[in-house]
Amino acid sequence: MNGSTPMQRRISVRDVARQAGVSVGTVSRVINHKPVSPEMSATVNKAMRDMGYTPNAVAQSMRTKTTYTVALVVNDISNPLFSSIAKGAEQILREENYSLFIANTDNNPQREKLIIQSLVHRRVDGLMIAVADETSADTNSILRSLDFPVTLLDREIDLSMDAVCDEHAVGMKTAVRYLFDLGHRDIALITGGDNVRPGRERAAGFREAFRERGLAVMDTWLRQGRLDAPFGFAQAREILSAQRRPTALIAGGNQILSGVLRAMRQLQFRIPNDLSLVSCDDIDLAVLMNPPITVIARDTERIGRVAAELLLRRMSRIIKTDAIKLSIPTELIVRDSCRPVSLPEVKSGRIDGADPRGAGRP
Amino acid sequence: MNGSTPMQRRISVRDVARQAGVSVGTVSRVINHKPVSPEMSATVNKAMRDMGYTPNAVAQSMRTKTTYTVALVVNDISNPLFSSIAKGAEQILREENYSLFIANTDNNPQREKLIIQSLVHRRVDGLMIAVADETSADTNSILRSLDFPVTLLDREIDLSMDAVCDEHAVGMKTAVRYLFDLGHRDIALITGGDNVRPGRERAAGFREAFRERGLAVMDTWLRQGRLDAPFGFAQAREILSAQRRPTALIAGGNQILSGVLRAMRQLQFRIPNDLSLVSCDDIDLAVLMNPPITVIARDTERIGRVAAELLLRRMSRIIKTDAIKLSIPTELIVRDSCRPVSLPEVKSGRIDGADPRGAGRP
DNA sequence: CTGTTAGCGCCTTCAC
DNA sequence: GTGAAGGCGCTAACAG
Repeated sequence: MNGSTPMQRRISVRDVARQAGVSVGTVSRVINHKPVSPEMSATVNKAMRDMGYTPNAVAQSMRTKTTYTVALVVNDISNPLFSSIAKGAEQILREENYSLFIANTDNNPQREKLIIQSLVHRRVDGLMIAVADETSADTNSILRSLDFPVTLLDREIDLSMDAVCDEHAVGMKTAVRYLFDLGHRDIALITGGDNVRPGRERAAGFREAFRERGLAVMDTWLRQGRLDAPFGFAQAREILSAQRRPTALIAGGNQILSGVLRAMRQLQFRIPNDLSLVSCDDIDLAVLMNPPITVIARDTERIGRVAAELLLRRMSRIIKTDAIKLSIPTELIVRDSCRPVSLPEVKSGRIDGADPRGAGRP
Repeated sequence: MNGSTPMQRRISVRDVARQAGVSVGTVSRVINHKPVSPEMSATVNKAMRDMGYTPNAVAQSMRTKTTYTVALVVNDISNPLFSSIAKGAEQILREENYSLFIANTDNNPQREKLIIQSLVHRRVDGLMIAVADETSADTNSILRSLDFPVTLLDREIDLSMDAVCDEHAVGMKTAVRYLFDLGHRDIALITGGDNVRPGRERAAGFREAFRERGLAVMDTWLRQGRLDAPFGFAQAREILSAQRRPTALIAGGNQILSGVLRAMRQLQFRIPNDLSLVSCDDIDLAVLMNPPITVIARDTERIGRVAAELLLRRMSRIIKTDAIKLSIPTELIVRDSCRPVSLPEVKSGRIDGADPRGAGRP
């Protein structure tokens, strides 16, 4: 019964019209809830139900030039961050009868390009995308040339584009301050490169926090590269194997956390005794780890919902405004992965409530 | 520039034909790689490129009655299991120029029904679905009435339907045997209900393993309900708060693990000293937990790939066979979450290498 | 309010 | 090989 010819001969408005003894126009009006006399409406609805009629969305799209379809394009949908976003977005979109395409770029600009082209081919009404590289001129020009609305997910490529971004810099600053207050001075951060907003902002927030206190960041402890687990692993290994080691480490991304934890296990670092740890995103892993990990959290499903709402507004042409930038706040959730630490010796007679134990790892 | 009228007047085959000085038929043939003289092909391709022409997939679908579109319908795309499946499926589908819709049912049969209806409205070419409840007559009849191929994801509702299923029973048996061999006899399992294959099969495998050894399962320790974290939490709490407690617990689902871990933390049970733990699915959480958790693993991305391939074959009408059932094997990955335990006293003089320490928790 | 009609953009016979 | 014409199912004018 499956695998038969594609889309068997189905019932059309014409069939319904004949059955109901009305014109196709009337059937169409009933379908689209346009003014129709009650009795007509009843007859037509009955006919539709009796015949098992379902309007053909393809034909509707053909006529109306609207597909009620939106795409979500991300690096990797199996990243819990993106799958949460997908969930939030789908929820909002479905309420408005939109359907959601998803596609993975694998952080490959070539694939990303192909995917976008397939979306214009399909005539989607809108796009939510976390581009792989904000500095790619190619991607940017393609994006700008699209004739449907685009919402950037935590990316900034251009003033003319809607975006929903997270306050990574603020979050990072809060986290670093928190570590400062615990007495940490030797703090490392592993995060994405400057070509992608989360990495850029986290690094910026990190630097700013140090500046605020008049401290200098150790360049060897600020590692920017990619937001994936292998990068987190490699960098954590390096940092933790060096002669001089930080007392605290911030995993600047949920995938990076996974790499960091692997490295820590391998090198037998214990949390928080040997190293205080802060991560980003309140995923299961962070919550259930032993000890539970302090994180810079954000409501990831909400990102999806907000992005979908923004896109919806834009698609409905209610807003003709210039680009809208929306912010998602972050929140530091303090758990048990950071321990207080004595302050390093200072030359000038600064006052600090240091405990007698030395900093760093024995 | 965004939010303008939907799909601006775009270039059509006619425009290209005029520009290239050929007929629309020829343009169409070029697009579809039908036999065309080389020079014609060149001229047309140039015209298309010059004009920035992209075929309209909606119109193509209208004519060909094929949308090159497939849907993945699951309970919750943010479940790492399903997002992995989505990833695998999307990868395969894209190679064949199919696009993937996703939708969440939230385990709500009502929503599930609405979603399926929206898919027939959209005229998708195929569907991959993990139905919320295999016993729902409503869902089943809807599914059977569809005129496009359906692939069930780890569900069995009917002989006539393609499916890719995991060998949960085998996996569970292996796990229980492993625990038996460690000396455990008091083993609990928390998993989904019988109305959904993973729960049913895991429970069956569990029972079978006991039967194999001529042991009786303690009914109070076989908890079947839902595959979500709250259920896992509630059941684990109950089991672990009771007077008599198991020495080992199997979390029969990745979400259940999360609930179980929460309960264990709350009750201050340590792994594996106070309780040996086995879980399902090799997610980050299990790997990185301290200690790392022994799991019944399966290649989740592969499930998606296999399901997509099966659907593709079915859609291409190459196979007219009756329903195809594909199996995904499971593998027990032994880590450090289970400890050996002395055997309980036995009446008859059975030989067992018991160690002197008593079973259970102090 | 309701019926009639002309396409939306494309593919696919059918003649040539 | 190529051009001309019909129609997929629907909506949006336009008359009535």
